[in-house]
Amino acid sequence: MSNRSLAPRALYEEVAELLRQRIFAREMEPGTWIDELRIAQQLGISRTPLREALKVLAAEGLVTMKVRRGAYVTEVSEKDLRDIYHLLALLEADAASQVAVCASDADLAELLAMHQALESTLADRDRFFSLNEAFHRRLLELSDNRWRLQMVEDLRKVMKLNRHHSLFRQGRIEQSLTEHGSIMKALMARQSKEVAQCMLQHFANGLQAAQSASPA
Amino acid sequence: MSNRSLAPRALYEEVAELLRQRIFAREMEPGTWIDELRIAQQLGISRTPLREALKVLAAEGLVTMKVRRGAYVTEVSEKDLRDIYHLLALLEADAASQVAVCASDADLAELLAMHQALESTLADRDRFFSLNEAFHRRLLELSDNRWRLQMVEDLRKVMKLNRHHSLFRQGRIEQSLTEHGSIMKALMARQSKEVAQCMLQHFANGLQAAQSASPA
DNA sequence: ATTCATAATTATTGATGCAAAATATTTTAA
DNA sequence: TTAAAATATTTTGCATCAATAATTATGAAT
Repeated sequence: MSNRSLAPRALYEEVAELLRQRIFAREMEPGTWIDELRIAQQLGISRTPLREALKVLAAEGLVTMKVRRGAYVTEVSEKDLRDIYHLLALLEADAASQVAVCASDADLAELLAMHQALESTLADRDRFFSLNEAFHRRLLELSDNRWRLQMVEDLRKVMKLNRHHSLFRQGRIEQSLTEHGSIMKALMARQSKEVAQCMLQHFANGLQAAQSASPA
Repeated sequence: MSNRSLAPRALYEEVAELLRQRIFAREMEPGTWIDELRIAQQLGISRTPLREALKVLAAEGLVTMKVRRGAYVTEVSEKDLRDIYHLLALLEADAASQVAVCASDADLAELLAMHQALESTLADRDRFFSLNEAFHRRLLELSDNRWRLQMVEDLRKVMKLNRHHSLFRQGRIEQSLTEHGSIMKALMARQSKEVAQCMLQHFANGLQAAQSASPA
């Protein structure tokens, strides 16, 4: 189909990634049933790798399997969103405090560079989200716990299901940048308690922004 | 095969559960390759549901998929074990502190009953582990965050891969009971900070016990 | 007219078959 | 005797096929 040379992934992995994109782009809305036959024909593949891809997405939480009724795009309630933000805050705050203690100066310099790149993307919304994700991801990688990395990545995927995830109210991006600044400052000062506190606050504010975007 | 009436699970779910049991019982040791054809023939099923079951187990972390090389039982290093204990401590301490605040008196009474049942199983090792797991699980359920529950369950499964998980040194069960006592006491007193601290200590001690069982 | 039952259609779930890829084995040459 | 190449075997990965379960539609009876 496309690139088999660079990353020799199995077809079901490719399909899983494609479905993720479609779900995040809201081409497949939460709650809707996933028509295996339709998608398989659309992609020109058989249903076997598609079904395996759906199992993977189900494990990530992006789709929900119902016995003898197929797969549905997971619906994320307001409570789910709060619960997920709570866990992300807990896990990333912990990761950050570990990084504050263990990371090398070069690692911190890299994070600082990413933070500074982030500061120069106020205009481009999509680029901001992408760089922001990269920053958080790098921090997680530096904290050196593959299980936590996996969990956070899965939670972030589910978080993206929320309609108001990227529809932040005016000024949220600026506020978010300020919070990142505090995180970086505490990191450079190697203050693990402080950086954990900043990260918790960062997520608390993020949740509020995501919730204030939704009227109900 | 067996019970389809009570819980109408799909075949791949049944197979996944069966493989979990085999892995925990160390009938399939970490690092070993999983022969699809062999297992499928052994169970009298085709490879399709087996492969789907393996995808599920891979998502849980129990098996590791290698491209074009099939599935292997995940190997858990000492560092993995530390990392997993760290996360379990973090997540369960957080859950416990929430329960201390939000749970009803009836819920706490139920936990107390489970704790007391635990105290009367000093002799029966297997029963202790089973009741212990039930206690932790109930606490998680009461903390009312399905994403955290899922994560903890997955982590606990991987933890069980460790050889020395149930081979605790002499006196660990008694010590564990004492720690549960502290947790219960703090819970009944609704002291969320205190209960989180007790839980962290409980896991720190648990890790030490698991590690002291392994020489290297 | 409404409800229940039966039939038909549709979709999921499981089995089988085939092709490509990787590993192991054997043979040949240096 | 050892190493390299070619062949054979094993195994994964994908496609197709069959069967089972569920839903919907249609018809009959009250």
